[in-house]
Formats: sequence, structure tokens, C-alpha cells
Amino acid sequence: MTTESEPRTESRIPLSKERVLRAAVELADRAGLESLTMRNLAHEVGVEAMSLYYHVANKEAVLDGVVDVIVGEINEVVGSIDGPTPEDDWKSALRVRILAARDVMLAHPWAPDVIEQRTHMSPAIVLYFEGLLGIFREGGFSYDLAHHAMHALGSKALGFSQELFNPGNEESDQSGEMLEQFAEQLPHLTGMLMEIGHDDPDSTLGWCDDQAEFEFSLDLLLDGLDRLLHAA
Amino acid sequence: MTTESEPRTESRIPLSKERVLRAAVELADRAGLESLTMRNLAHEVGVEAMSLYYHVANKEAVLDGVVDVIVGEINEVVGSIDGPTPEDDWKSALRVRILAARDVMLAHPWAPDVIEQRTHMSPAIVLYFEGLLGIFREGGFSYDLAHHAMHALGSKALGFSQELFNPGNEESDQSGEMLEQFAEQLPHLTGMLMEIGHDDPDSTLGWCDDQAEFEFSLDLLLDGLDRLLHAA
DNA sequence: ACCTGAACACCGTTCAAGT
DNA sequence: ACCTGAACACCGTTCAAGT
Repeated sequence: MTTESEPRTESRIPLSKERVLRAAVELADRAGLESLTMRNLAHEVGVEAMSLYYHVANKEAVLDGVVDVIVGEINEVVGSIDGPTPEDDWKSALRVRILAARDVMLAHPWAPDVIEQRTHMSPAIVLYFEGLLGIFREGGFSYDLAHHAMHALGSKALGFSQELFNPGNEESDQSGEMLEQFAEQLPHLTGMLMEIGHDDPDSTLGWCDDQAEFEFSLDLLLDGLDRLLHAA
Repeated sequence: MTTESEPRTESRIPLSKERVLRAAVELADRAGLESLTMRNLAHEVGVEAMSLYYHVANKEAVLDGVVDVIVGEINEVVGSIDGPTPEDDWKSALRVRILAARDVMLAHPWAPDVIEQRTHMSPAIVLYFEGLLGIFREGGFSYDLAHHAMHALGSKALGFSQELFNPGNEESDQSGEMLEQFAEQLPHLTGMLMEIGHDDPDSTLGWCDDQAEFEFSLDLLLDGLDRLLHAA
């Protein structure tokens, strides 16, 4: 609109891959992942869609880059943590690192989706995993056990755990109706829901992946790994 | 092509939601999830794309239905398992069930992707979870601990674990080059790869999710849950 | 060097119309 | 009741062309 009238410092400097990627993160933060189209992204930086292709190869490159930005944030955050050293307490060292990564993810709830869609690791993730591996090693893990541990952590290593279903959306949720209609056929589920009332108001990552469940699963894995470590 | 000439028993009977969904599964099995478009699916059942909308509401309904078909398969398979009873050995009972579910998933490697995209549970999945909960309960779990356990299992409850990255695709894999170029900056990763040589030829579900890693993670969780059960 | 307009090949979907 | 043709509103992307 006002592209010509007032040279607003930033819109004057030519586009760059970095500015495209930062705009992509902001767009997804504000309007959701489904809004992250090449056309919307172009409009976001005040340019036509086709101009983006001068700075990025294609949309896959945008998504790869966006993951790199987010995990770059994580690497920055975990770089300035001063908790217990891995030699003293590998479990705590790993735990604070993962929960710090989770904080970044909570600020970008769409990020887990795009990370899981990626087919190869970004450089930032390689760096992050190198750091995790370092903690395992300094904690006394063999490469073999550390390798298993990384697999067992899965997405929890990066601070999220993609739960299978989204609890919200009452109108489109068949499971609620099903539970009412077939309560007698589903004794355990109805019993469980009556007892624990699965309406945690703080489903932090959009899924049923709230903080308490995340930490329960994380500690279950860390404790199990610790036992394997000392059994060896 | 030969729609008029020879009335091949099946192409004569009118379309139904069931036939559409079965065709969708076959199409995805044969050509991959990205080939599962409304136009392709219509062609698959010998009809124009718009005709599908007479039998299903939209593509989301197709994907929901397809999940229901797959998990229906699982429910059939696990229904005819005669392993140890949960009262005797809940861990083994759960384990064989989950590994049976995994066998079905291995026959439909695209299924995890579409399951994770769903926003609500299908009836078949509600039934499957009811069965899992029953095993926990008969094994002596409180509803509260069983609930945590279901969350901790996550997608492993259904027999898959979406790993973060796909090991294949040498040409598009930045991590390989990165490891070579920056080997000295990544001592732990290079050390690990040299020791364990992460080239398992049998990456069963397309990701680095091979059978050994799946079972390692599953047993780590089951053993941890068993300890919590007996600690209570 | 950087950006654009027009166009292409796809999507999912609506709607009025055919039998 | 069941299916269709034409059309719409979107995608990502190519390519020749502008400055």
C-alpha cells in the first residue's frame, strides 16, 4: 500500500533468505501453519509470490529454514543454562535442557507439525543432538546405550510429544458422543473419565500434551535409562 | 474404459462409502499417501471426482474413514490373540497386542502419517483404547496410573513411533555432509556413528523406526510402568 | 541483481443439471 | 437415487520479461 510514500527503513533493504524465514515464523505464529503459503508469505514481506523464489528454492526450503530458525532459538537458550554438570547428574542436566527446548516449542505451537514433516535433519538439529549426546556420554553412557536413548526419547528430545488426538472441538468429536451412547460397552474408558475428569484446562501444545503428562513420560524414560546405565 | 462392455460383477453394484474407503486404502498402499486425491480415488472406483461427494462429506471424511478401516483391521487381529492373561502378566499381554498392531501398521506404512493428522478419535480407536485400558486395569493399575501410561505410550500404543527424521535420501541429506565437513565440531555424533554404523538395512516403517528400536523403547516404558505399579 | 505478470498444472469443492 | 460437466477459489511453480 504505502510502499512508495514513506521509505520505512526495513522495507527499503532488499529481501534476503533470513528475512523471508523470520517473516515465515511470524506468519505461522500469528495465523497458523495453514496460512503459511507462498502467496501469503510474499505479501507479508511486501513482495509478489514469485519473488520469493529468488531467495529460496521452493516451499520445502522455507519449511526447512523455519525449523532451523526455531531450533536455532533452542540452541541459543540451552547454551546459556547453568544447571548441574552431566558428570554430577546427567538426568537433571538433560531434563533442564529438554524443558528449555519445550519452552521454545510452546511459543511456536505449530513447530512440531512442521518438524515431523521434515525428511532430513537441519544443521541446527544436528548441533542440538550433538549436545544431547554429549550429556549422555559425560553421564557415563556407552555410544550404544546413548543411541537407544535418543531413539527412545524421540520427539521428547526436542521438547514436544505429538499426542494422537486433539481434545478440543466438541462439535466434531465423535468420541464424546460415543462414550455417552455406548457407555456400557466402554466400561474402562467411562470409569477412567469419571474418576480423573480429563478436562485439564491447560493443554499447552494444542494437543492433550500438557506439561504434567510430558514430564511424567520424560521422567519415566530418564529413570528407566538410569537403571540401564547402572545395570551395565 | 470397459465400463459398458462387460458387466464385471463388482463395477455394476453402485458405489458405497465402504467401497470408497477400501479403494482409498488400496490406492495409498500402492501409490503412497500423496496419490490419495479425490480425483485419483474417483478414477480408482471408475467414477468422476464429484460423485464421491455423494458418499462421503469431503476429503477429511475419507481420511477419517481410512483410519477407521486400518484400526478396524487391528481390532480384528488383536481380538484373536491368545497370549497370557493380563491378570497373570499384563506386560506380556500388552506387548503382544501392541506388536500385533504394529504388524498391521507395517502393512500400511502411510497410516501413521494420516493418523497423526487426525484431530479426533475414530470409533475404532476408542474401542482399541478401551481394550488397552482393560489390560492395565486387569493388571492392577489404578485409573490414574493407567491414564498416565496411555499418554506415555503415545503412538506406540498403536504400534508405531514417528521418528523425527528419515534416514534415506542421501542426496538431500544435509546431515551426512555436515558430519563429514564438521567432524571435529561433532565429536560425539561422529564417534557414535563410527561405533555403531547406523546403517540398519531394515528400516521397517520408512523412518529410522526399526523393530529393535521400537521394542527397546516399548520395553523401557513397560518396565518403568511395572516398577511404578509395584511401588504404589 | 532483484523483482514481476501471465500462465500452467494441480488441488478440494459447489452447484445446477442430467438419467 | 445416483452420477456428471463446468466452474470456482485456491495451491506451488516455471518462464520470459521487466528494471
